Amino acid sequence: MIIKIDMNSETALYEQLCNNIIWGIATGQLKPGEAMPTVRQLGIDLGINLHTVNKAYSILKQKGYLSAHRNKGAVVNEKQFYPVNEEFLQRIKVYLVPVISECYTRGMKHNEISEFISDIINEIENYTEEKING
Amino acid sequence: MIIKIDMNSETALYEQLCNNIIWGIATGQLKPGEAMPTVRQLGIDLGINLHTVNKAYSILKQKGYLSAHRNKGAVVNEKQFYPVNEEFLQRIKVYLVPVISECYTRGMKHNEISEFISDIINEIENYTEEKING
DNA sequence: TATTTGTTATAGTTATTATATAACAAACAT
DNA sequence: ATGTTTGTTATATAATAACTATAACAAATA
Repeated sequence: MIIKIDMNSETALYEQLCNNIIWGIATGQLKPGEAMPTVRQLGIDLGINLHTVNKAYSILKQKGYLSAHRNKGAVVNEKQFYPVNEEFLQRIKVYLVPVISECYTRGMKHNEISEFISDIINEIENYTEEKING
Repeated sequence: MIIKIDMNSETALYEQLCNNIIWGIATGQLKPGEAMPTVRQLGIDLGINLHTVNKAYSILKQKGYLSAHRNKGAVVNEKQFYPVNEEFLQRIKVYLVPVISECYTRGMKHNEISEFISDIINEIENYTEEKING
């Protein structure tokens, strides 16, 4: 899977990395059991420090997406990772409410917002390498 | 409208403020033409610096939610604020994709994600002071 | 004229992010 | 056994962002 980092983004590098990898897992580009690049190699490939990569891996480990093995590297865990509990729903609500509020104030109707979300979910569900590469 | 700030949140204070005010506008707690507290007064009320409040107001001004008048204070603008264009959709997609990806990896199905979003939209649409206060 | 308002300017502090070296400990190959 | 590769931990440093603290300015109003 090709990971790209935007050095000019206002999103922190380690957070971009987390987001990219979770996206990769969601779309199936990264499969359970698959080995991730080493923190050193990915650091070199992206032109960033190994600690920045390590921070991302640590967070993903904590979230249950990755496991780390000495002398072996990080590996994508088996699904499912962590359950959908109240704590999780509360956490994502903090992120969703401001975005949805803004959609609403701009005049988007209920179904328009729902459709936009559905488009993103479909993008995840129907993702294939072929589709992207032509 | 009662604005609350969580000093322990990892979300920046000025960002919490923006989110709270946009939520207030979306739910109708803050109505077009309504005067906002002065940057100094809100700073005192929340126990934060006036510049932090001013930063939030500036962003909301730039987003079209507020207008500022000398010696009068900030006022909530008339709806609608800014249109839903490609730039806006692209911007919110950056925020939505990681959250939805995470929902998906945790095993939430398409309709479960949609329903959770719908719940939030309904919360906005059906908001009344009475409902919250009892 | 004095007050209130957003606004700008300047400075300082704290926290976060990212980098740079170095070293450690487990797993593995030879 | 030895050396290499891996994640991991420990420091230190630099750069940026967030927040605070004072002060002053300019427009609007009483």
